[in-house]
Amino acid sequence: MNPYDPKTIEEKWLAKWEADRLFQGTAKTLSKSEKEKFYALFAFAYPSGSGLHVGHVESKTALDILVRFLRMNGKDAFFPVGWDAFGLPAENYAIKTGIHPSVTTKNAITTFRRQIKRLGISYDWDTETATCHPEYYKWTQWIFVQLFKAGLAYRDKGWVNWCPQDKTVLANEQVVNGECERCGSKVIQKELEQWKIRITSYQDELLSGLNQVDWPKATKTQQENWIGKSEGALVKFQNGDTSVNLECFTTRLDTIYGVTFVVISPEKFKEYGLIDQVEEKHKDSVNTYLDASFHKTEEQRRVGEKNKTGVDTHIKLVNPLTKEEIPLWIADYVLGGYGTGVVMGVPSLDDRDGSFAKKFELPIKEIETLSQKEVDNLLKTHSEVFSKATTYKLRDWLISRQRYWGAPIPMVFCEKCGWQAVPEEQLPVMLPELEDFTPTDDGKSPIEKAPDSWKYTTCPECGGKAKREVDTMDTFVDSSWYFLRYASRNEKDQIFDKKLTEKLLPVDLYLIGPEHIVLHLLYARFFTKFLRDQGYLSFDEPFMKMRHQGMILGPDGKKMSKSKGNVINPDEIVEKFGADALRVYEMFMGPLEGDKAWDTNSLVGIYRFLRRVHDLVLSSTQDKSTPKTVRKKLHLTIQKLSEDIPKLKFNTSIASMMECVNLWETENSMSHEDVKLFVQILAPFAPFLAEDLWHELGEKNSIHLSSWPVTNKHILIEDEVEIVVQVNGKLRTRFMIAKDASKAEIEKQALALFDIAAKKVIVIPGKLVNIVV
RNA sequence: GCCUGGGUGGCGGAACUGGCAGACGCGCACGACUCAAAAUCGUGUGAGAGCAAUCUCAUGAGGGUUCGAUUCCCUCCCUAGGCACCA
Repeated sequence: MNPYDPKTIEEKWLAKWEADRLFQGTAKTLSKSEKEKFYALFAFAYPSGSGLHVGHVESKTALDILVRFLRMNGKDAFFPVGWDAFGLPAENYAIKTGIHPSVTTKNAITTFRRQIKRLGISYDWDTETATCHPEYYKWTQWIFVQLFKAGLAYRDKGWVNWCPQDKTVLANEQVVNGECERCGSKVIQKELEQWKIRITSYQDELLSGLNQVDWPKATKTQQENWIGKSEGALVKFQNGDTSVNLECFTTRLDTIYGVTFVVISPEKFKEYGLIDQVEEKHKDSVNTYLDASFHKTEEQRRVGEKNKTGVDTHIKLVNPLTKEEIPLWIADYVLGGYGTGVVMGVPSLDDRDGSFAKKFELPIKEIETLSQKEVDNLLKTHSEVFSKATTYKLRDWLISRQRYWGAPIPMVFCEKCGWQAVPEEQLPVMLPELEDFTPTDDGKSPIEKAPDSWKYTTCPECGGKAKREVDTMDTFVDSSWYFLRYASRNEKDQIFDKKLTEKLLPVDLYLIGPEHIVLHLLYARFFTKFLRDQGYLSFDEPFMKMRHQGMILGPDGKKMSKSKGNVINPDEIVEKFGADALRVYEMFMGPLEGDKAWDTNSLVGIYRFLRRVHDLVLSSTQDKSTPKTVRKKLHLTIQKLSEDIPKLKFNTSIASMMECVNLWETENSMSHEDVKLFVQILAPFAPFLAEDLWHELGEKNSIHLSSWPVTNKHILIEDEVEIVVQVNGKLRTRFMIAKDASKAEIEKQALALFDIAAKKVIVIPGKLVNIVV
């Protein structure tokens, strides 16, 4: 008997599967198949230069196990793969070394592809896509053009987050604690005109659609909070001669009697041109304050949370209900972008208003809040000043990036006709070749340095000279629709093969890390709904079911990082213990969704388990038979796996296989046919070893094309069951009794074991008796 | 501060719908093999008491519901992640 040698076994089968094109080209067969489909999607990966991480192994393996199991159960699995290949790291590397991002990206993808194949992940490589390929970004651009035509992509001038280090604009969500998400520099504010996508036009559906999907509760809650729907009322405040007319948004109309001042955000004050209403003698102080707040960084605004600033405009407004005169202040604790940017100050009931009033010695009025009934009445009787209103925290999506390594925004600017979309037949707008990738110092994209032959073109409207947009798109745009393209990867003249899309989508299971859940999911859902409304899709939600994998931490329990020196390299593990051991170990570490620390000792335990299986199978002989206990255990294990795998409970699946092997080893006997059944249930977890043993057992076709074993329920039926006996809820003893014994019989037998007077006896047939004394 | 998870042996973790807490693995201890070590195999392993059968305690803390609670309810503590002046 050969000793277990994973390297030899795995490399042998890897080559064979590759040659046989096992599970490749599935889109074609799926289009004709009558079988039930299952679209398993793994989160788009960024092909980083450092190669595959053991964390990737976990989530890819988890999906692979499920997919292999489903295939064995007669389903058609669609299991595609692709790369989120545009992005900053490759570009920053290019700035440093001068090596073109396309070169480093291509190399990184080659490494990833080799590593993933080596793990035995059964992706359909025919679907492989990369966002940096013109065949892909042609359609990213095409979607942008559709958005533009539908009025959902627009230019907007406004304050944006600016990273002085990366020299680029950051979306709100890329600013973490006032610092750039990537480089950690302090973010400052800068005014630029850029492209935005009107994601807010779908805000209600983005909220209500969450009811249709099976997602973790926490994820749904985060989406909901991000959209931030809030229902309340608008209140009109005017000054004496009605030259100033402001609306406040409030969710607490019941506090209207407590209003002692009104506060407006600096942005809105400027926007409304209210400086004209300020008396000459106060103009200086107001302008000084406005100036200061426009130059505040995010960081400074944050510090202001505790120490509020503001300035009195000396404009007097009137409470529309009480007719009391109240002052209008400007303060940057009021956000310009939320609600109306104007807030009524109720210092007695709102902490923020309270601290503001205290600081500036504004009056504080103690009041009783109104009842819901009184509020409803106010809305009716004073409809000229009060009206119901709903606001959202969600903002439109700023997608312009002053960067090279991204999809060019397919727009041109003509002096005469303004912004025009590049005609669809001219797509893609190819990325120009550059040698210098640094952004210009005034914040323009490096593409500004492209030759004039690229930069200038003709206006599609008037035929005159037009300049191309030099900004590229946020990479979130690329990744918002990749899952829609996989099945149609080879379509040249249309974004989707409509029939195939109908057949394969939506995604049945999306496995994605918890870090990108808010934005990526929001954007992907928005794109889906938009393309549906354009007539390209017929479903509302792209991801019917979603689960998250946890993080694999270093042996020290901390996040793996090069600087901490706690990184485990999957290549080394595969070399030493084999891909099967790595796969099974990572699945055994604990529940998929939790964070888990790496422990090489435990991995060795798994290696031992696989070797025991290997040795047991190879030492089994045709003449052996399966003892009753072993046969029962085997079928219990088949049953357990059949239930656990669809629930992604792989740790308990593996534990039950180990129990089965333990018993099998003790009895040291199993029939040839039963050995095959065991090898089959191991196949999704350890595909290489199982394939090898399957052939050793005389089979000719791949085990991965075989049918999942059926639990023999007959074997599991017991004649007798064990009854647990408790006294006052504490375990005392147990006994066996016929399976169909009546309640009375069970009670009688239980009471016979004790010489006590029972007050009450609880009998759960087939399970237990609890005697209360 | 708010939202959402989580807290079970030395460690990772099991426990269906309220019904035997600690499956499985690691580690550890002892034993076998070995000149020896490694590897491998076997036995044991929550804490405490007892020669023993067995008993007591134990699922972050405290309380409640129940014949019975790791599981349900209330209060609190710790921890991870997210949001954070959102009116």
